[in-house]
Amino acid sequence: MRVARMAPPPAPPLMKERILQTADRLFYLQGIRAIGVDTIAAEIGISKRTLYNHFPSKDALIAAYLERRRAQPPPSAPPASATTALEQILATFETLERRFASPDFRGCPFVNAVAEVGQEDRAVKSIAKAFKESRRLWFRERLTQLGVTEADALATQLVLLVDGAIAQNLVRDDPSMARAAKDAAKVLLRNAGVDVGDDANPPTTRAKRSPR
Amino acid sequence: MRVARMAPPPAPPLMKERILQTADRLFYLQGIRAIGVDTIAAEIGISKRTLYNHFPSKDALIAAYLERRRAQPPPSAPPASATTALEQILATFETLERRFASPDFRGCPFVNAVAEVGQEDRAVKSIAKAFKESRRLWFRERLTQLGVTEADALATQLVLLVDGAIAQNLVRDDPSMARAAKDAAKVLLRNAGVDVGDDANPPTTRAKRSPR
DNA sequence: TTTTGGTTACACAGACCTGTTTACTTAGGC
DNA sequence: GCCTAAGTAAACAGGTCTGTGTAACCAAAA
Repeated sequence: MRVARMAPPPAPPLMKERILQTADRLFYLQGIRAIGVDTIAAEIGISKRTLYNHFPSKDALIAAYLERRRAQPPPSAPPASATTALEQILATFETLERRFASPDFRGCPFVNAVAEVGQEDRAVKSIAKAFKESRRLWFRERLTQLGVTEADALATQLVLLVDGAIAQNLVRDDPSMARAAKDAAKVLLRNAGVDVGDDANPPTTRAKRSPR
Repeated sequence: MRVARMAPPPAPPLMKERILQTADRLFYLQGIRAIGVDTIAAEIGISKRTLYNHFPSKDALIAAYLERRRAQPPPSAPPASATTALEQILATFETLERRFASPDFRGCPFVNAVAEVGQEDRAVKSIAKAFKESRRLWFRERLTQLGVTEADALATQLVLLVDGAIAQNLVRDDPSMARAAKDAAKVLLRNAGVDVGDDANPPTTRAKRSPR
């Protein structure tokens, strides 16, 4: 655990990041209200006083935790794969399924945070809102690239599917929810004129054989 | 507020229900962890001891709160209207939009409860799971009535849209999320062969004009 | 060497939490 | 008139929480 020693930035910037990393893990996995600042400090091996030297209050730490998550790029951008806009969109749902399968998945940290403290902590709701909108715009950009005229409306529907899958998986522990969302997304995309490939696996097949 | 006085059931059943009603309101609006048993007792005007005579612990009260909500019928069954299966399905999304507009809407109580205490309270997760599955089956029944062959898969997709709209509305305070979900549901229904009426308002119009 | 800045250890305040205990009251049933 | 059941008030136990105050420490910079 040897750390490089220079002049001004020896430990200070590292310490703040270490606190945030630990807070991130504990807040996300166990809940914001379930974790006290003592627990975070003890986990790192620092005194509570040091933690309060870096963050003026627990609320500030919570906001920093969410802000740090918000600033991270969407997880659906693997290095070289998923090149086309359509592939990127569909890769989102595949990434989702992979994350659902992890025992560390605990739902959307922003939705959870709003559910936990969103009524009394305005900053939390504000950051969560910004995050959700950024994801919606991420979809919209790619839909526009695909030539979808109503990209805005469709982007909204896609984020509904994503958040629905996350919520359902949170209570049901069923990663297949991601596949259901992906299948629904394909139908919506096809309906918008996007060629999503072979119709070999339509999520819901015809029934009742309407006119046609 | 005169109550009939017999032998065994004079006030006891009323008291329990009063406690549950108050707990429901406070738990849902402010959060399970945010409300203490003192607050609930004080709100009703009873002593904390009386509350503990009816529920052995706060966890038991939480479970009873969720169980009571679970036992309530789906809100999408108005008296005489919404007769056909399709109308009932679509009415679900309209009811959703109406509830989004209320200042008392705070998301799905079951998802919130799991997010708040689902890691440490197994009963909560179990009840939430049962609730989600019952709603899915509610959709599936009606889809089967409509002759949809893959009713199971489509029912899952519809609950994804419902939960997605709830989650998005929770953080964005945008009731139009319910309309977006309804529009997406219509596309999925039409894709499954259900006649959802005029194509006058397709949620997402063609674009890019693929092969055809 | 002296200063300085971040850190530690530790106690503490003040609040809130769940759950229990004790002693008192009230009111109906026998 | 007595018994029982239920409720009340209020204190309390034992714990956790956020946030602060204080004195000592340690290592690097001057």
